[in-house]
Amino acid sequence: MATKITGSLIDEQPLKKKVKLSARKNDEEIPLSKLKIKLKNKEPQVQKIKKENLKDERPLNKLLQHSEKTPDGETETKIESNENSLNIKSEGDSEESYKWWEEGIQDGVKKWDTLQHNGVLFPPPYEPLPSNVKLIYDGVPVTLPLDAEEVAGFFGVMINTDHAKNPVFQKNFFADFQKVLKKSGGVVEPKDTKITVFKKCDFSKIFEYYESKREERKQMSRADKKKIKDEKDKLEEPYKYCILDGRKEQVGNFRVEPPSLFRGRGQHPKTGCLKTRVFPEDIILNLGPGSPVPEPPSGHQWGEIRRDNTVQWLAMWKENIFNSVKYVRFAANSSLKGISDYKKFEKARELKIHIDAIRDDYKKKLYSKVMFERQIAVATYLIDVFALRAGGEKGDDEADTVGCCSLRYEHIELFEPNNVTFDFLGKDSIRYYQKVEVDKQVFKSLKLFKKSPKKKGDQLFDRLDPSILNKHLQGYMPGLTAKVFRTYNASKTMQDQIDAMDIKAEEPVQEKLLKYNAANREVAILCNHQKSVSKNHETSMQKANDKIQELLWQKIRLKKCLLQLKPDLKKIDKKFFAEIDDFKKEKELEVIEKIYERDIVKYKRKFTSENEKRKEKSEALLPDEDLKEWLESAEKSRADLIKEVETGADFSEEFMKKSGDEEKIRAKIKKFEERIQVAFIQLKDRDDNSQVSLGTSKINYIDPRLSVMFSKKFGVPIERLFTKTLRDKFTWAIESADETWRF
DNA sequence: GTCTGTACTTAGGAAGCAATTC
DNA sequence: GAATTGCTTCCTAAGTACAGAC
Repeated sequence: MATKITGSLIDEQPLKKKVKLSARKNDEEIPLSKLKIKLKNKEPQVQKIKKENLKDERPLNKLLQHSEKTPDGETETKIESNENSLNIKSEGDSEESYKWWEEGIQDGVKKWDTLQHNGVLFPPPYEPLPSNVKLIYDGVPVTLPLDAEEVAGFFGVMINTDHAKNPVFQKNFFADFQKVLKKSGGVVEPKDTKITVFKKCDFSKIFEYYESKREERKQMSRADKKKIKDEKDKLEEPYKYCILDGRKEQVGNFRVEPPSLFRGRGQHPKTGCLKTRVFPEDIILNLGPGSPVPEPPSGHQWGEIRRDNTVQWLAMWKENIFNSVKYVRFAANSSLKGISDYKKFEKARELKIHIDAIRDDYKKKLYSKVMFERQIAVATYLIDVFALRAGGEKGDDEADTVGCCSLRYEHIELFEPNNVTFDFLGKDSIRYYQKVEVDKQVFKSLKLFKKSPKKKGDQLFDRLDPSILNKHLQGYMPGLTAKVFRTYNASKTMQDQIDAMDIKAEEPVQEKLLKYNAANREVAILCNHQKSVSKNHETSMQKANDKIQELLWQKIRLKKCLLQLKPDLKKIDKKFFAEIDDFKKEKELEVIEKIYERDIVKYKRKFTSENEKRKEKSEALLPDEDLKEWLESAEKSRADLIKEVETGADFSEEFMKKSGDEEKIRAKIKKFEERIQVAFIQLKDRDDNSQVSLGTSKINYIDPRLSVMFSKKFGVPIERLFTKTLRDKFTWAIESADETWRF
């Protein structure tokens, strides 16, 4: 094993050498939370029975199990069966009352003892197009075999999207379409038509057909929509729940993914490929020992029945594009998911104890003469400070995205003395672009990692991959991996933000929320959670701004009105009336103009829609004079307001009467002030959030107990921080943290 | 040590829905 | 009551992590 010297560094060989870890065993006590949660180390009782007989001897409808409150208050679960499926009823809401966080957590390989469920819900079969709707090829309508027609439909329905305009998407779609067409016997009519050129395909009729169907659905009456929804709910009901260790728990994605065209993100080489239909024969069901096997759809068989209680999935199948596995799992509010989540955050809290030592160690190793150690140190630094992901190697059939270990020469630019620009596509092809200042020794090292003969396309960390890095990290702390740093730093950031908050009890909840969101935003920015700016963001901002101006103007008007009533007030309270002069005449005219424009649009729209209604009912239409009258009234009101401004507020008797006495006017002014404040807050929040996605960090990275603590400490209802789904997912946190809880 | 397969978490966009505005 | 808008949920893609085979 030759050791080269590069610069002043000992250069062992890239990625091939043994890794000597600075083994630092967990010599510290780990104080888990003050919760009643204990980690029980249970002996694994793994029972795996694979490839069992697909037919179950016991018919489903023979199985009857009942759930009743036992004398000591325990709930037993009731399983009844109707003709088709297990009827999972849980009397006494056992799924809600099971508080695993008060019970002590099992920490073995075994995930459960018993598991019963009804399998998966398949997508409906393909519904053929009406005979008059066809793909047009080279100007001629063609009849396709149903399998090919379905694939043409997948493309046809989306011709107005960016995907369908993407040449890679088109190429992949067309190749798969041709395969299906060939396999299903080729064009039916005109018989000898060969579909060979994508550009000659005209999908517009198919598109129009699906658009009309969509419109039809939209136009459906409320009652019809409800009927359809109820039918759908009824169909899904048996699959929504399972029985896990005797308790009713929700299943997450019980629907088998329907066939479609693969929509890869970013520049994905496989985008547009056909994702084929999944059949029962493709599906492996995972059930508890002795649990009855759900009936497969008639004429079909399940691919396999497995009884593996070391895993958390209920069903799986392999998809055709990457041959990767898709799983049906428990829902986010299930006990198993909750326990995983809890463990994740506790692991991140454990890092708190080790972080100082880890930082000391990697700072020291930044000076190591051994290239491998130096790379480990820099990578750990980047993961810790900039919350980069681990960055696993990717294949040619995937989008070219990177994380820390897979960063390449071209992804960083160095500027003396110690500035670095990161520019690369991360997960989901989201751009990571940051100009940052780094530790001087990190800068030196990065320069070294880029040193010739390294060139564009070469790995920056040529001695590392996530597995090597994680092995090293586990020397610091058991179970420490790159992703733990993201959770740790995200939650730590949130804790620090909350600590630094200056919130007064009497502040409006809306303002407290704004501060919470601002803290959440810090975390999201750290994790680079982005979203695309919605198309109408700018107009919506403009609108909100106009609204605020109008409210301000109305407030000013009331103040003027107050002065007209009691002119002496101006001398008594100069400050109160000062803003009258701040709101300039031009601004007032602008507001008046906006109101006028809005009224015009409103009246015109009202006139059109009213007449459309009348037309439908065959009633006499409104005469044009009506519209004219309305428009004139808008013009008159504009003229009056302009006059009011020009003459320096001489309010009509009618207006003065309507405004009421001093007390009333003051009350109205106060109301306007409140409305303006709220509108301002909301506008700012919305604008700040336009490109940052807060949800991802709230769902995955910020310890939910921090939000619960915030809620209790500052008196903000938890409903304002967590949606219903999130409250279900984080019940364990809501019920276990108080206002003193700390990450 | 490397490759592959499996199992799990994390992610943004689309679709659905409810609140708000007109 | 309809249209619009913004928030929530759903969907499934895209990551991380690690065990086991070679």
